Amino acid sequence: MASGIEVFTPVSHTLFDPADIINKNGGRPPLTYQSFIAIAGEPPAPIFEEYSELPPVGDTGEYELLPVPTVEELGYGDISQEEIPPFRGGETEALRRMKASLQDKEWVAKFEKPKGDPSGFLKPATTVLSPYLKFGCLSSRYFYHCIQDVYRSVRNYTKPPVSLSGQLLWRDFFYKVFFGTPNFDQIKGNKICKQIPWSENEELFVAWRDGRTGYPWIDAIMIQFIHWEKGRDVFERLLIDSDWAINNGNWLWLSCSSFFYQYHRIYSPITFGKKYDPNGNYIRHFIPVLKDMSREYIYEPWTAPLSIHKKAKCIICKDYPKPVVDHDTASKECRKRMGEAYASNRLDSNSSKGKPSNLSRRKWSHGDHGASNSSIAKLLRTSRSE
DNA sequence: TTCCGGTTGGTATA
DNA sequence: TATACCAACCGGAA
Repeated sequence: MASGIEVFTPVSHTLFDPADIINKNGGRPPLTYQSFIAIAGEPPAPIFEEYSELPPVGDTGEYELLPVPTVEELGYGDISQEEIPPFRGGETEALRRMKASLQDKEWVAKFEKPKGDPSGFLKPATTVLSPYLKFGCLSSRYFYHCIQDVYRSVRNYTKPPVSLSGQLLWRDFFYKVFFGTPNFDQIKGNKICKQIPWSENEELFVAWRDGRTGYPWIDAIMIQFIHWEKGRDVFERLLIDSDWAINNGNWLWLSCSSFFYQYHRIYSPITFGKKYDPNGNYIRHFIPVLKDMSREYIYEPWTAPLSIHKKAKCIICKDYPKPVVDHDTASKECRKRMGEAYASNRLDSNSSKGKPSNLSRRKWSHGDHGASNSSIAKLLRTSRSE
């Protein structure tokens, strides 16, 4: 590859062809990871082609080709003023990072997603290759098959969905569901999304968006129960690896609107982080005003006596906010409303099931087979801008 | 209609 | 570190 430009086939953005998977599933997207895996089988091998110059763009059908958008058009101002993230772009850098990640075969073989430490920021518990996948610098098929090479060279290795290859399959899963689901990024008109009357408190939303909730762990990572479409928009703007299908998929998941429904399992903004990072290093790093708070109170500084605040040079309400909501009250309220919404969704589902028409909530009517025009437009827009 | 299994909870207990 | 329990969800298979 020394002389030519190395180019992967465009379809390598995902492991499988979305339309193919949906056809094999009777025109509907698979709604569980397990059913997706059962239909999908083994991903095809990547295809390598060498070009001396960039190949022409193929037939885009009725969609017109647009020039690459400028930084300003993407909604960013003067980027010279912004901090440059530690990610160099491009395929060469992507391949270098991938090879570095896969070099530690034992780490690859033992990778098990939920067990990784989510508070690891100096030494992340993942490959951090997602920005390269998102921007099309790294072929998911090539990555997948390189992982398989590692598996073949070791005795034992973890399996999907928790393994490293399983992560690539999750990524594909969300692409397939999005491709076959009109209005995937909305509550309204989205057949797989629970209709839940989310709180639209603007003050709470802004406090969360700006990291001012008063819960140090939350403010350091920004997770909260709020109208998921708004949280999704914030992440779309802030995440360097923001991927349309995965961002929406994960917000649907964590808001118990789709894919995952055990809404009684509610994260604690205090204990969840403590489990991985009892000293609060993650908080101390990203919220410097709390860096000298004692270990005992770092996750709930508002409970500390004034003497502790003074000693840490961080007075609650003055230097750092007190919690915007009482977690116990807010989570109980959330759970209650979720329960009501679920009951109401069940009612709707049952009443339409009785009718002989094709209006049943979970049946895809004939016109919905495959992706809607707007879904395809979004796919094109996504892949073009990425 | 029933049953099973589900990447990522919290708490109490051994 | 591992397990039972909490209360009970859903999609999909049988």
